[in-house]
Amino acid sequence: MAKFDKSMQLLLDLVAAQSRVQKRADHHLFLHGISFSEFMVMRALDVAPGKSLRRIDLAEKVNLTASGITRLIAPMEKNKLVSKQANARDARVSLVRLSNVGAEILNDATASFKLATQAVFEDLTQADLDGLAKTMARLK
Amino acid sequence: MAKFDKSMQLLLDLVAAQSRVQKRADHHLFLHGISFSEFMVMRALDVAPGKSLRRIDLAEKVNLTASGITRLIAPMEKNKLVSKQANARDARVSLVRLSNVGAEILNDATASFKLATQAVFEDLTQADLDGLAKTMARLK
DNA sequence: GCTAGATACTTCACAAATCAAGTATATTAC
DNA sequence: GTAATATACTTGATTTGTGAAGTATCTAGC
Repeated sequence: MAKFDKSMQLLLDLVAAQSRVQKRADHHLFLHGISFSEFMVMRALDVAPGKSLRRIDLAEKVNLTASGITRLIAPMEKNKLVSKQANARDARVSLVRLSNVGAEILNDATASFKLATQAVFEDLTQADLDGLAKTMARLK
Repeated sequence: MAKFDKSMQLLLDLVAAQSRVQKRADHHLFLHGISFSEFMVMRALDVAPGKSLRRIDLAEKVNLTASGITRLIAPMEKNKLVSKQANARDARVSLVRLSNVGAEILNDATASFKLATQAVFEDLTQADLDGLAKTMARLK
């Protein structure tokens, strides 16, 4: 029988932990009417130069495909959280830009997200967090 | 503006890491014709007493809902990876049991899963892994 | 024993994301 | 300049999962 070693179990535990964590964050963000994915998009835009990104770059930053972004952005645009902007140099790209309304909602949602984070990491010390951050960065 | 502190970024990184990791595992398991969820189900059954579990317990172990399990199990049953068994004491429950065929496929898939695990944790020391395991267990 | 929940499961309608294929534009090689 | 290829994005079909509602069965309280 193929042996199931510690690191294999760890990988399963990692997936399970993420599932719990994301559910908790989702629950907090729900109060602001946005999903976790939308939050990630808004955050990515907020820190981008000009608060805007090409759809394809956005896709990569939030771990979605281009088509996933198209579908996710459409309602956000309708709700004025983001706006679509053409690119003068390249007519293929349509930039996504975080609107002022979007920035405001992101700001509110960030406060709730912080609460979720605190709950998730409640039992961890600062050293644990630093260690976890380092380890995460080295996962392939 | 609501500040985005280190631990908030860490939570996003955790989600991103899991996304990458699961994609890698999925890719390895695809060779055996099973998904990550199916792998988790088979693994849960394999370590369960009698290689069988109630659907509802299975749901909890693999982080799905009862209805998710119903849908996931149906094709697995058709492909003879698992079998349905009645419970003599309680006519409501239908136990899911790992078949011999299923156990064999799980065994093969486990070898591939091991490769995925090694790739993911390639840059980590044993101490890193132990630390990560401990930390994961304390996430809420 | 009967009634009132509680529990185990399934089914339906829907949401979120994927992939494959299509469109439009840009770039490269000649 | 034109043809071939590559890139950015959208759309249609499908997959995977959820939650709410429905069915069947079990368990408690009386």
